[in-house]
Amino acid sequence: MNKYSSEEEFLKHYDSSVFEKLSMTTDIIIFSVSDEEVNNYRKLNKKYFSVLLVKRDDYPFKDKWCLPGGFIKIDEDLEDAPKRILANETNIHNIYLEQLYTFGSVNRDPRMRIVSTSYMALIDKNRLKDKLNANACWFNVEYTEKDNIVDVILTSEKEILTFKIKKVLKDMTTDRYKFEVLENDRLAFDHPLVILSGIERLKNKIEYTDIVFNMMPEYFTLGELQQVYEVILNKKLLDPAFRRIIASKVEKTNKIKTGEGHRPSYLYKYKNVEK
Amino acid sequence: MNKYSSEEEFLKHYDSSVFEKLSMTTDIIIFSVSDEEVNNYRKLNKKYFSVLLVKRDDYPFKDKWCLPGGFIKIDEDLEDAPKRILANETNIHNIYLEQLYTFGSVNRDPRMRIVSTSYMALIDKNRLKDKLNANACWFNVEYTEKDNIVDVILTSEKEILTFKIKKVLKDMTTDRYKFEVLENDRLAFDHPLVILSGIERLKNKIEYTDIVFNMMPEYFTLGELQQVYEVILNKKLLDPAFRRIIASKVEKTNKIKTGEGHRPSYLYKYKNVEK
DNA sequence: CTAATAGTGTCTATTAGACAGTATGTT
DNA sequence: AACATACTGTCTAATAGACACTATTAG
Repeated sequence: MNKYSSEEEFLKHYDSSVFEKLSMTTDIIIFSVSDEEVNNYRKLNKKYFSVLLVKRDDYPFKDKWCLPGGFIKIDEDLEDAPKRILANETNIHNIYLEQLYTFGSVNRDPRMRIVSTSYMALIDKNRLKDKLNANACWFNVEYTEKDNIVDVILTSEKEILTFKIKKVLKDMTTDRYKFEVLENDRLAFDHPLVILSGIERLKNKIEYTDIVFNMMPEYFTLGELQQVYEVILNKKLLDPAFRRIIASKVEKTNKIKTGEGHRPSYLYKYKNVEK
Repeated sequence: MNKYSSEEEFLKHYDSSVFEKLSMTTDIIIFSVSDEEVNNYRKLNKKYFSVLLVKRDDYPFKDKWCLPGGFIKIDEDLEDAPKRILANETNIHNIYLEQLYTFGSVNRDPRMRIVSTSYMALIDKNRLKDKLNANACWFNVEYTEKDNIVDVILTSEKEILTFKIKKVLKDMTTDRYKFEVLENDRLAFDHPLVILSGIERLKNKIEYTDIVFNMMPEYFTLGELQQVYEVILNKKLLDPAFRRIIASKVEKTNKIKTGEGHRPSYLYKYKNVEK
């Protein structure tokens, strides 16, 4: 050992093949919010939060659905890969993106050893009207949890995908539940795990950060904002409490949303307060 | 495309070399708690939280300090690598471990493209008396933050390492501050970033989880526990408030710690309550 | 006795939960 | 007028912050 006299010397002779190399990919879970028309002129549209999936038209997992993703290039920073793919998939830039988790089981890909770093992106769907690639599709997300078993239902206009995951009780040596996929209809790879991780991250962070506003249009009513909180947190909130909490984060405008079959509502916009 | 008739057929002919492969490593930030003797028989020992560093005796970064780590093997699950290294470094098993973040800048390693997934481990130092490898050493951690610049001081019996990181203001497209290393004395790689990420994770999670208890011995006084909270959160806490909050998580025993030059204190142990 | 920490009581300020009530559009 | 939502007032419960006080040991 220490047969080199300097760092330069060492690097010049470094044999990078000592350890067998592997491939890395990135998977991006893109969340947004969607409305569903309700056939009652008085009622508000029902809000969902939704996730963008892509139909695979190649092996492996041909004809199954998966998260947008792709390989990390050898000369590309890790976080530039999801940015590239996101821009490619949606044709827009400046999308909120945060790293989620790195999945690296040996057999998670049937082709070869692939480690994948997942990212979560949040976007206002209206920003990309007609800019979506043909093989991509939004799915509404609904989930229920009982006895540590999570049922997730993904619904698009044409298809319904479901999966079921058991959150195995964590022991003292780790922070995470061990996720065990019990059922998985037509999702590729370990993407049910990624989707559930994303849902839980979003659910947690919505309470102590301002990330929701990345999914909202510039102007919105407090009722709409509350609906978004409710579908993500999966529970009803009380109006006064919600308004109290949100008050410091939004700014009332003089715009008014009318024509809804009931009392009109002021439009608000996000107020970025550096605390 | 679609030249294969089945998944099996496709996999048989799959050429895994289409994308240039890369290497992956893992870095583990191991936190613990240490006392420093105070030369006043009445006073309590001063508590620090501390991190385990390893002196490099090979290139690259020869003679600098780094986090314990190593390469991910091609046939090893991602999270098994830090477990293996941890067991190797400390000679004990069952250590709390959670994934921190995956760092993947193109030039973070001078040898070649290496992506590294960092983990945070928490341990009670007393569990590994005399079991440490010779090249490893505990450093006490102290930090100050002002105007988004964090100064970190790492102190061992023989050495003092310091680094300074600027947290560049986040924009709306990401959750993380961009960390910019302003000064770095003798730490290898991008490990100042990893250490700061670890400190911030620990600081956050100590408030809403029970992870501290992974750093505590089986029996401890509430004063000691409070000291640990204080050094990690970097601020004084009020006794009554602290005891209120912690009350549901600990169990009073009939053991008493005496001989301290002041009123003796009951020993408590962690009470794991499934809520 | 003294210094130092252990541990408790209580007042106040702030925040969260609950519910009832009023306001105002469209059909 | 009826309905559905918008928006507010207020009471109560729970929680957090602050400070003062008592208790108990070694030296």
